[in-house]
Amino acid sequence: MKTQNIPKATIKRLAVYIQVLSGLKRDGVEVISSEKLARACSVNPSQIRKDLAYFGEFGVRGVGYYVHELISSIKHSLGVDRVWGCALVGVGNLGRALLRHKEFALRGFSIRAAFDCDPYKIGEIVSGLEVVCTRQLKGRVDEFGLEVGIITTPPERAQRAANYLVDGGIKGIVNFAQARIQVPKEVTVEYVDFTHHFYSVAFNISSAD
Amino acid sequence: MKTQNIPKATIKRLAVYIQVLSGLKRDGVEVISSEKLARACSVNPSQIRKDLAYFGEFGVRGVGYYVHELISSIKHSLGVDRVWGCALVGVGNLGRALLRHKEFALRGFSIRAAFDCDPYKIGEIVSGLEVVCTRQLKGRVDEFGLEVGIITTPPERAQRAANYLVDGGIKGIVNFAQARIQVPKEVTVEYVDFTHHFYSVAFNISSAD
DNA sequence: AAATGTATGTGAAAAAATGAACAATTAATG
DNA sequence: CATTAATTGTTCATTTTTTCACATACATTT
Repeated sequence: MKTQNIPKATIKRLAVYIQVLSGLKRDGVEVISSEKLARACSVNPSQIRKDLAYFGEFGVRGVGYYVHELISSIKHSLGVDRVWGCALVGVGNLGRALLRHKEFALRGFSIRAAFDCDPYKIGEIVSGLEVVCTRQLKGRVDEFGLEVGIITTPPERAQRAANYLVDGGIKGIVNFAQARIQVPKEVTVEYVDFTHHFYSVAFNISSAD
Repeated sequence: MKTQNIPKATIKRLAVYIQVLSGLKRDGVEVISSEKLARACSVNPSQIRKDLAYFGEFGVRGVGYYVHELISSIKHSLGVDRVWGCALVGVGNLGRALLRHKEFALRGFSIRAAFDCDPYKIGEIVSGLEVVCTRQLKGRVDEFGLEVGIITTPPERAQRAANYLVDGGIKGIVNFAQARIQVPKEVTVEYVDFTHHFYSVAFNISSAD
């Protein structure tokens, strides 16, 4: 095990491993080798072993990895073996969809508060959660245990949403808005952009001879 | 300009450039240097110039890049300067959200058909589109000009959805389902997984000292 | 308990991506 | 029309990431 700075690509792959391992577990598979797991994930077997080596030794030589145990180990390594409280800012179409999306809670990301600056939306109940004025955000961070911010505003309001989150002491933001945001360097921002995937597919189709 | 195989990371960044450049254009900026654009995108200026160099020479030395022109050039390079017809398979919560999401059409990805295998959903109208039995997919590919598949099924049905798309002659798939799929190598698959971004944020917060 | 087969963990090599540096080119200025 | 200032396109060095190869370790069999 090494305490280097871990590549972002590794984190991304670990998420894939969890996904595939969870599927294997559903199918009753108890042990798997890096080679078979690699095939299912479309990566190189060494890659998997190396990725895991950043965090510890989880396998048994000559045997492989115990599926259930490995899932737990990876989740623990990533810090997702607990529930994270999330604050959503921007109750538009996308925001509503995320509030209703059950998958997040299942994976340990519990949306506990929804904020919007539109007076017509404030007070509305979406998926059992009351929409609150964004100005109230700071005051609810501790009360609701909000740790991660989710921005689902239109692009022009993304920066303001980010400011509210940062001001509230939030240290991690997942930004679904179509805009870059500026935050202090101690705050982590992840940009979610579906269109990039579409562009990638379009490019690949286009450039196939 | 070089005709090498272009890194996936470059494609991803090009999408970011388009996003930021579009914002600049909205704000009336006509010319921008790689340095300023780089700052807005949180990347290195050389990186931008290098990424663009894969596709041509779009700048003017001593001046910079003409914003509007650069957007067009990048879009053309990616093959997204036209409309792509899309088929969505799986009309659940996420599928419905995507069908209602106007952003896709704005960016050139027009969802022209929605498929599901659930008899209760077939015939339903979602966002002006009738839900059709997935078996009908192949027959509608040509008629509707379907080129890109979007999978929004539960994980256990993702592979079947992929099979229908591949069988229909679709060459590019954007997979929102929580499962890996197997397709012939001439078919491009992009996996969309929000949770990866959440994991990344959780990991960063956790490992911050 | 020795031998055998298997699959991990890791160090070294190869490949790829990034960043710095600079020559080339343009516009503006005197 | 030469000079200056600015900024691109591109080469080269550096860093990072990926892949290979093998010693190490475990389980099973004889």
